[in-house]
Amino acid sequence: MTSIRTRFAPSPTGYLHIGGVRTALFCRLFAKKNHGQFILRIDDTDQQRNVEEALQPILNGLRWLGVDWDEGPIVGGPFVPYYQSQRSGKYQQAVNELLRRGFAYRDYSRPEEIQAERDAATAEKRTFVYSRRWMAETEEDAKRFEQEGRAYVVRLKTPREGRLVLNDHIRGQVVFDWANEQDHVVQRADGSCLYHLANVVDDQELQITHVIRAEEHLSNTPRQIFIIQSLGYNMPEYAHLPFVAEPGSKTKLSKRKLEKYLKNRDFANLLERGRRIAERIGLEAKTDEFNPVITDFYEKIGFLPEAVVNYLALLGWSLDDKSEFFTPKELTELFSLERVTKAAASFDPQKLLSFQEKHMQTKTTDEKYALCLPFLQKAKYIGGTIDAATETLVKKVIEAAGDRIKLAGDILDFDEFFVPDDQLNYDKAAYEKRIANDPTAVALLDEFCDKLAVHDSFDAESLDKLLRDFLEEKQIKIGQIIHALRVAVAGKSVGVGMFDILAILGKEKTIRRIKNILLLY
RNA sequence: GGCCCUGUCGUCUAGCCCGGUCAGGACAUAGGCUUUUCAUGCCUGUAACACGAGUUCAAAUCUCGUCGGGGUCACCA
Repeated sequence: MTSIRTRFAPSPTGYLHIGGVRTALFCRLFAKKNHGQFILRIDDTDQQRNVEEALQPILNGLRWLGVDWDEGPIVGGPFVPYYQSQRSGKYQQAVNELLRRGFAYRDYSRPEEIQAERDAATAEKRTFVYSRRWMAETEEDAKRFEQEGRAYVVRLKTPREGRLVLNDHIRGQVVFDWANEQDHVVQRADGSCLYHLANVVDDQELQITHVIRAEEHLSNTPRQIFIIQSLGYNMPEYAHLPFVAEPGSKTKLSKRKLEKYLKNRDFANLLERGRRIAERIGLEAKTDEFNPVITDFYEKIGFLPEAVVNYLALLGWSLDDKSEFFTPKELTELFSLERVTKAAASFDPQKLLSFQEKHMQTKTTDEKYALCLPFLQKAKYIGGTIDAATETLVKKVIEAAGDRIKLAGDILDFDEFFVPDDQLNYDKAAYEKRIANDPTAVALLDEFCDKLAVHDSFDAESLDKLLRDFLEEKQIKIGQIIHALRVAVAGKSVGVGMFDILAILGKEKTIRRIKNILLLY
């Protein structure tokens, strides 16, 4: 039995669409589940420039998500080159063969003549079928047309009767009438070949057994099958995936409709969250490249690739009625085309975030440290070289923050541990409420500060006890002082546990920050 | 418009093939508990078979029709 081979064939567009990456993921999952190969082929054209540059974000995104390819750019393989632009010789051979076998013909019509026929059909409300008036079946025909100053394109000689029955792995049986198919052009007048032909030829050459692609290609399938059959190629299996739709709609997700998606609250929140992180690490977040429709976005702000993969896998596939959390390894063991759904699935930023949280919770402190460190460095909260003390500090913050760090970039929310005391930023509202308008609290803070000054073991537990004793002595409730204390040492009213803050800051910084507040007051 | 695909809570989905469940789970949402804040965690609630016929003792499930949503109709990929 021959090995299962699937492929993902992106155009070098300069970005990796989140829907595209889901298709690539399913291709790879299916191949790996069946111990086959996943191939990456680049569908560029001769005219495209800067292919390498435009390819970079795509390769990078796939690699980041662990959608690694067995053959293709960089890694090579037995069927090099994996670039369509470098394979044109094969296409010319295929066109010649099609012509020779009589499954294609040279067409000498002019574009406006075809258009006129098309318009006429539309006016009469009937399906357009080319009259083949300028079809050259003999050399004499060709000569005559050429004398009229015409040039030819090569068209498929599509059957005008009968039907095609396609057994799609996801759609089931789909029937097309050949009469509805056009005589599609496969080669232009300048000799370059069109996508559908190139696609089929490459799939044959690369021995692709399963064509797994998005639903939008379903109606293109008959013409491709016609080429396959005409050339006597091996027929691949087909699986047309539902596409990833806009949040709250069934329309295909598109990079260009960012403005529209921003009206969706969850989508806007996700982007906003990303922008906050991007700004702090000095990343240009204004361009349309910084966009949740593009895979890069998630990498830049500290998503976990396995969380994105988990979410994407569940967007159109399910194992059963309750399992949702999967590692990439589990997915390759459990994936099957049979359980792919048929209807388009809307992209839901909140559910993605929820997967991110769940996956982040499985990470150890050391793992989170490795994830968060680059963000702290880019934001210049810590230097490029890390000494032991800094590493300890960051790890303590990560442990104290716990589940509050959902994205690696969220570490930047805990800037109070990394800035010098005199640069601590005080949240205005919190300062007003807890310090400026609460003299009682400030007075208590002053008193408690004296206790801290003579307290030597600065661990969370003993600090907790110290405060409790203070409360008892003063006969007050914890709320009467703790909010002021939090704002004094952290500058904000939200964050990690109070005693963790004090312990991490240490005696010296804690007291200095309280004194700063008392001075300000 | 033609052709093709598709329709279960707001969202992702299980169930459909092989009729019988209070139509299940997750995210979101509402309320509660835990609590020094925020977050986590735990408990509870609200919420769906697009519509109409038919078959049947019984329909989300089978049949027909209607309506809705989407894709595609290039000398783009």
